[in-house]
Amino acid sequence: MKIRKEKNNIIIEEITDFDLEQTLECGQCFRFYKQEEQDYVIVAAKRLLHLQQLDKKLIFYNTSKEDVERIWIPYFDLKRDYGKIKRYLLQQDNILKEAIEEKQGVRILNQEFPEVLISFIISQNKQIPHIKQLVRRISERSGTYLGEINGEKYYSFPEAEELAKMTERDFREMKMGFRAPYLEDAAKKLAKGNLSAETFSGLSDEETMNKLLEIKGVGKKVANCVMLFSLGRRGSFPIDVWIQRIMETLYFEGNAVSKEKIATFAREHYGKYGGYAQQYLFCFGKEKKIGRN
DNA sequence: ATCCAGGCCCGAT
DNA sequence: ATCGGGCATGGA
Repeated sequence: MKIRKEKNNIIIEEITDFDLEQTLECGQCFRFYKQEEQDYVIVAAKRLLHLQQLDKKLIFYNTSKEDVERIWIPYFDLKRDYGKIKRYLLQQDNILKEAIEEKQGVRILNQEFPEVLISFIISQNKQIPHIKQLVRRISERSGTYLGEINGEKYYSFPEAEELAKMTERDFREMKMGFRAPYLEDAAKKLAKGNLSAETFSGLSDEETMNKLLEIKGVGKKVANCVMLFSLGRRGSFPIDVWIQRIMETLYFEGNAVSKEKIATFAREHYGKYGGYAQQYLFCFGKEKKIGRN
C-alpha cells in the first residue's frame, strides 16, 4: 500500500481485497452518494470525502495525507489483512466460496457509534434508499455544513448534544414514524455521556449486547449491527430477513429455521469472524435474491 | 390500489 | 420461551 500526494489529491496504490462500490453498497453505511462508477461522495467522521477507485488505485480528492492516514485508512479498514480472514472462513466451509469470490472487495467500515446506532434504529421496517433519506434529513436538520460537491450540499451527522435537543415530536416531523420515541430515548442517552463507544471498552460481547438492548427500539439485530459496524466486534452476526433466508437456503436445505438457531449456528461455525461471513453472505445473497420466492 | 420493507414492542399463550 | 398483531411512511 503506497501513499503519495498529487496536487490536492492523495493517492493510494496497490490496494487489494477492496472494492469501493461493494463496500459502500452492501447496507452497512447510509451516507454515500454515487457520482459515477466507482466514484462516490462519502460523509463520515464530520468530514466530506470525494473518493474514486481505478482498479487497485484509490484517489482521495482535495484532502490531506494526514486525514487519509488518520481518518480514512482506519475508516475503510485498509490496514487489515482480509486475505487471512478469507482463508480462515474458507477453511471452515466451502459454501462461502462463491460469496467470497463474488464479493471479494467487501470490507467492514469502522463508523462512528452514534451515527450507526441512530441509523440502524431507523432501519427497521425500511428499505435502504429510504433509510439513506432519513439519515440525511437528520443531518441537514442539525448537522454542520461541510461543503458542496457537484452542486450538492452535504451536512455532517449531528453531535450527541445536538441530537439530544430533539424530541419525539421533532423526530415525527422528520417523518421517522413509530421510531420517533426510540430515537428520542437513544439521543437522550447519547447526550448524557453515559453512552458512547468508550462505554463498551472492556465489556464482553454479551455485556455489550445487553447494554445496547436497554435502548428503546434496539433489538438483537440492531445491536449486532452497532457492534459490528461501530464497536469493532467482528464476531457479531446480525440476522435480518435476508440473512435468515440466505442461511436457510445455503445451510438448511431451504427449511424454515428460527433466528435463534441461526445465531447459534453462526457462532459455532464462523466464530470470531462471523461478521465478515455475514457481510459476504448478505451482499452476495441479496444481489442474487437467494431464497426469495 | 394493496403489499411490504436490513424489526421491535407488547400482550397472549 | 415463543408467536403474532400493530406500527408510520413511502415506493413498487
